[in-house]
Amino acid sequence: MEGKEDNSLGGVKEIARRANVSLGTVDRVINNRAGVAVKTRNRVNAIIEELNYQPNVLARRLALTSRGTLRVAVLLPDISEETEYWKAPLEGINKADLEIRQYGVQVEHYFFDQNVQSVFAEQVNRIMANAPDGVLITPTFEKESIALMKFCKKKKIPCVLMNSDIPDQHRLCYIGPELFDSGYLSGQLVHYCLKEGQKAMIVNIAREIENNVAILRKEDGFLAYFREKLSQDQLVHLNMTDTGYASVAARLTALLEAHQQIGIIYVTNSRVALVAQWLESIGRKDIVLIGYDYLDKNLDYLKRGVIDFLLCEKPQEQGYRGVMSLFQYLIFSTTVQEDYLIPIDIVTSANYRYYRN
Amino acid sequence: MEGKEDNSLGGVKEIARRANVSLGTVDRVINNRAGVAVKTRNRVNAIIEELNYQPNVLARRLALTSRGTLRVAVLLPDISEETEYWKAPLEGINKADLEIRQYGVQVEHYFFDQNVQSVFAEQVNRIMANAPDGVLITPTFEKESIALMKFCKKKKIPCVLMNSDIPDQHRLCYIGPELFDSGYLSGQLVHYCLKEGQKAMIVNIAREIENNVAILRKEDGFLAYFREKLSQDQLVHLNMTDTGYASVAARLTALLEAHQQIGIIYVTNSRVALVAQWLESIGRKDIVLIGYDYLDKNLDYLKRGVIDFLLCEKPQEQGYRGVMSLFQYLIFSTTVQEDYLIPIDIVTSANYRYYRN
DNA sequence: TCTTTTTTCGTGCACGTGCACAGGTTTTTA
DNA sequence: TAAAAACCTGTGCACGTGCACGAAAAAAGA
Repeated sequence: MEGKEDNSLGGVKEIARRANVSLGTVDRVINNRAGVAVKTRNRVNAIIEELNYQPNVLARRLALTSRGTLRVAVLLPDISEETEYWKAPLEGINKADLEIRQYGVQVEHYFFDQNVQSVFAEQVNRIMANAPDGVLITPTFEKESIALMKFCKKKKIPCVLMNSDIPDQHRLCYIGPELFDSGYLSGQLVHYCLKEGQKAMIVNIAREIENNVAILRKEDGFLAYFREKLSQDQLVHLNMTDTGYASVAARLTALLEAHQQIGIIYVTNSRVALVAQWLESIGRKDIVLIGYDYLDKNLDYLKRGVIDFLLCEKPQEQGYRGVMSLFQYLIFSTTVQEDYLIPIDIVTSANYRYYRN
Repeated sequence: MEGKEDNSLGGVKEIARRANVSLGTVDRVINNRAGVAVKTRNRVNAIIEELNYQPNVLARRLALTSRGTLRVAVLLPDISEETEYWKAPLEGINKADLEIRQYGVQVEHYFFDQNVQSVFAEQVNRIMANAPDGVLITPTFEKESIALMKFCKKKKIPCVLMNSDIPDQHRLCYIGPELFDSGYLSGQLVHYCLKEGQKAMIVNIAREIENNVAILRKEDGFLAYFREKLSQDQLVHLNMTDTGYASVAARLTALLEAHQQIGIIYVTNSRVALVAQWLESIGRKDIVLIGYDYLDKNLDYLKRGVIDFLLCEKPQEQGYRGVMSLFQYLIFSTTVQEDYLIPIDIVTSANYRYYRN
């Protein structure tokens, strides 16, 4: 039971005592600061090894409190009725903000309209001008995002990406889902639910489909599953850049007329509620509906059995972890930090009550 | 942008200055200690409210370091080849242990054999004799668990339950799944996958089925779904108290002979691997198989397409949160603490890579 | 050898909180 | 009215670490 020497006891003081030097010297060795003889440094390092010394993070941050606050810039889409999704990451970010504020880290918000690229560029410039200590962004527009990442690299500012990734640039980490497998999983669900002789439909609803990385990746994954396990002619495609309900309903009605065997609809984003509204209006609860995101509107349809499956990627946790990983890095100097691939969760009317967003 | 007054600045010192009292007095008010005039107390409390004061946890724990270490007793089943499941909670517990050790909290382990009630009782007695500062248990045997909970109540020791619950006793919180809905969700999955004219089968494999709260609750939920949405005669029951493979295979073979329309099998615990082994041996990958737990053995079958769905309840997180909630309570005196119902996750071959246990 | 520069090291304060102890004030008792 | 008791409040140290400042020692220059 007793076993090895307990590591937790003895801090800097014990090291100083054993090495027969002062606290200041030990401190210099630990923090790799100059001004200590090589011989002394080695001796102290040996004792640090021997004691398996782990600095007390509480005391460390407490001591640093006097040094002033660190600023973390957060860039994400603003929240409209249409893009309610982004409320969740923001909540996670705010939660983290509250937790780390007293440790001398504060979060600065920058918002942009997902439909206006110039605003995004403008906000990127503002961030660069303000030179924060850390950056968290959702890289909706690739060009400006890369510019910001290059800037961060030069200034040695840690940069975290969220929600979708730009892999080949220099960044601290990516926090978000593996979108291809998200689509692939949808294909699998469709396969399980598909009855004899039925067809499935994939629906993209977004103003800009060709530039939307998220939608494209999910579709890739979905199609990959169909190629592997099903037949292409069991699938009907539909792209809609007009996101108004009337337009959506009209297109869907026409398509259902043409393909009466459709038994399953897969919507590649949170606009699944539009389809649900339409399905309910025409009284076709029997059609299996799969979509995205744990939003109030979607949950309503889920509870009522109109939507059958919601795929969710913990947007709140994404925001929270994004900020916290910067916090970890800045405060505790945690150098090693892998990308964090968020689980792809399946939510139905039977388990939504326990889901943590 | 400036808006309201920033809450983070100013701690006890600022309160003392505004109330025109000393630090000691403020401290007494905050910690509800005696020896301060009612008038003064009210004045200080008002200022605390006004400043929205939040104590600095770093400093708080740092100050308490001198006070000595707290001991947390953990009681859970030991890990055999048959009960590999319990490795995960233990990992979570150990992870928490490492994190909180330097804050002066240490974890003491107590193990028992799930098949031997007397050992459980014995360990409960050992815990009571050692009088720890906190207790975390998996209440496999109800009678002894209640005895321990009563002891804790008398001694004011916080007691956390994990994995399954005993609701009506005095306890700090429960951390685990809502088992009824877990079974209900399985029913729903079966419904989605059931093809025309097929039957489903529910299989319980455990030495003691009638005393196993977890299995019974899941079965309740599953049957509830069938009553609501399907027909009872689409369901075949099977209970097996002999957990050896040969015996399982024999029973299953016989039953499949009798009910050839069986298209889906639901196993109510992690023994689903036994059924998978059998299915693979008879070459019936077409039968949909649903079971429990993110274990290596089960994952193998999942990847190969023998098992189709695994329901998982984050056992590692359960252990982690169990210890951490005690830590929170003991160190930060977080009085309000709800039960934590773990999400019921659906894992398939398409998303298992991203699952966090 | 003495002064100047550089290197190396020790000391003291700060961070925000908990707690023991002592000093002070009011109320009770003799 | 003085002494004793009860009550209230202020002061100082500790927790472990980071950093500034200055002192001591060593090295370089004259």
